[in-house]
Amino acid sequence: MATINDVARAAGVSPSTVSYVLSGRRPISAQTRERVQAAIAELGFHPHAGARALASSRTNVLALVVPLRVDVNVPVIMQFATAVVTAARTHNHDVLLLTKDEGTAGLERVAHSTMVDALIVMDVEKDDLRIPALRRLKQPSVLIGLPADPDGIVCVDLDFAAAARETLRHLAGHGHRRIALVGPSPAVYRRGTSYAERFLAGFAEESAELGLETMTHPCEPGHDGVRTCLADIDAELPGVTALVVHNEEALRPLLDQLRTAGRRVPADVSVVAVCPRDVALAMPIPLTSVDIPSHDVGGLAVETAMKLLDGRSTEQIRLLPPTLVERESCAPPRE
Amino acid sequence: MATINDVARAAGVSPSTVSYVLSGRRPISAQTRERVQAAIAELGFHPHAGARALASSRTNVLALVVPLRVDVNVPVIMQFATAVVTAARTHNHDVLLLTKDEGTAGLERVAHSTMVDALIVMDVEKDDLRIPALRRLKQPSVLIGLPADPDGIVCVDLDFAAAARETLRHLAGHGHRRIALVGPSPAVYRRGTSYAERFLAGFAEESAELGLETMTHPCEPGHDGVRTCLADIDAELPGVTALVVHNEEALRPLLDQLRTAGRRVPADVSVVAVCPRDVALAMPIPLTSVDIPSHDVGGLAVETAMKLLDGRSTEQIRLLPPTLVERESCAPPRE
DNA sequence: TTGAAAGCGTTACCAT
DNA sequence: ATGGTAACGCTTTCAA
Repeated sequence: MATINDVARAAGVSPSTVSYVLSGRRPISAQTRERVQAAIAELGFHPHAGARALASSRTNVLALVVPLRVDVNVPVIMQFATAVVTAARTHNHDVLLLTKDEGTAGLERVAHSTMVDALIVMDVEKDDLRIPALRRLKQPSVLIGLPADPDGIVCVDLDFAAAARETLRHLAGHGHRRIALVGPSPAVYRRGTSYAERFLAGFAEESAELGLETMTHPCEPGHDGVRTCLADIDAELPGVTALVVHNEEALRPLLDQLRTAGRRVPADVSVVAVCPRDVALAMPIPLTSVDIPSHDVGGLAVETAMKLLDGRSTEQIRLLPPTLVERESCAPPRE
Repeated sequence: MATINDVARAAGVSPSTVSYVLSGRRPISAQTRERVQAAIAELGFHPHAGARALASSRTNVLALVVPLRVDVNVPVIMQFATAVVTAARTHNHDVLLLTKDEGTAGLERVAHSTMVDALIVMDVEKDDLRIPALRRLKQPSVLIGLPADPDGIVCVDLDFAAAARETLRHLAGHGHRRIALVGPSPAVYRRGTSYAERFLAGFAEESAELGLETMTHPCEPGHDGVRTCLADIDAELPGVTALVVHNEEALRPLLDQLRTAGRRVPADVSVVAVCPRDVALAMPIPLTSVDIPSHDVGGLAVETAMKLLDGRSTEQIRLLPPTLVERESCAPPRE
């Protein structure tokens, strides 16, 4: 493998000059630049990442921590991960993939051994034990989600409270007054993944503000969970005309069971989902939904990490405004 | 940050001794080892990854290339990725995540800059352009899949041909004679992802051997695709009693449409799926299926990469035997 | 605009 | 069983 010294010799310049041609950190005459670049091409020179990291204290690698437990949201996580990788590449960075199950130890390992310049952490819980650990690292980190005490750490996410409000306003605008929320599984609430609570809060507020009759109900995974959930809703809020579903996994069985029960969407009951666009589109009826913009959030996370690395300033919490997209699962309630 | 020299000084030994304590590459007296370990703990020493890579020509990082196009199989890919990360960690390696869309350039970039020790490549196509590039790298690589000319590169995968045979034997054992295969989307065949063809080949062979009446039909994504596919099957092979579904995405709509048409599973028609276990279980009826063992394949890929790095010998092609799991979607055909 | 040379923190070879 | 010390390949300060 050719080294920077080989290149320097071939181009008749000093190694530092080659380095500067590569980094652009100081002016180089057009002549020399060309000679150097020719030598680089001819020798097939590629800088050694380890040597660079050692000399510059920069790895050009980002750590991305994904939840391993194949919870509810595999496709979202995957979308997110690819978004992060793609965005990182536009900033000349690579991505080291860590799983959440390594916990604090994993973060400390890659940070202390200087494998990465910054960390991006998904699936953050309300009182996530990893947060105090992240604070202690010399590398900056960006969280996806919103822990109870985000002090000193930058967070990005979809504004789930606003999403809930938007959803209710949309349904109320169509004339709905009795609306039920099918929430994530109890496990999600228990785990304290804050998006669930933020959505709930927005839902409650807007419901009060608009004077709606609403209720909320978590939904266990699987067909039975959905069955129970629907039964409870009918018992507690009879004559409900619209369902807000913030539970990707429940979406399918829920639609199935509505159909089986002879309740047509949207003729008999309207449905608004909170999920990625493609999930909404993959349903038997294209669902009106608030999109979860994994791609944007991922891009924003990387963008933010880059700012931190450059010492540029950043908002500490950045919540993306939701967009509700009308499709075919919403209609005015029947008279 | 403490360096190995700091540790050496604190422990009253030479830096090389500290290094050897860490690597275990030469015998160390219990005494010294303890003193060194104490010093390491006290100073919170963590070896610098870049420095290590520079001195040892080993990064302890594996590259994993995943398809970015959110094709059919997002959950499988995710399962696979987490399996690779988990397995890599047990060998003290980390995983750098690359996306397929970077193509050959991405592979060369991480390999030439010595960011990784080996590469694991998913979603390999029959005449994948990346393969000649991989051959030229000094790092070894392991493919998931089976290209047309795997010469010089190690491949691991599920034995899809055997999976097809197993499936047909199972159905024939139940007394089925007229069986249709619902295959992947035409796009998959076009792309030349070899697993589709291997399954097809096994299906044809075993069908002939058992003297069955079979047909095969690719299946476009979406509800319409499934509808068309089912209609074609009924036209071409009337009285079909069993369906083999090698198309995760089609599974749901297919079951829906059978039910809508009043054909009950398994009373009226048996269904065997080829998909990950959890997908089979998530269906309204737990499906008899040949599991796609992402976890095992991922683990095997890493294991194989480690062998190559250690200079241990390896089979060039390793196809995992399929397991068919009986669940509730298979029964003898109606009289 | 360019060069020289001192690190960066390990490893591994050569000694003892 | 342990120590000394060249590498490893690059960046960056200091000089010119």
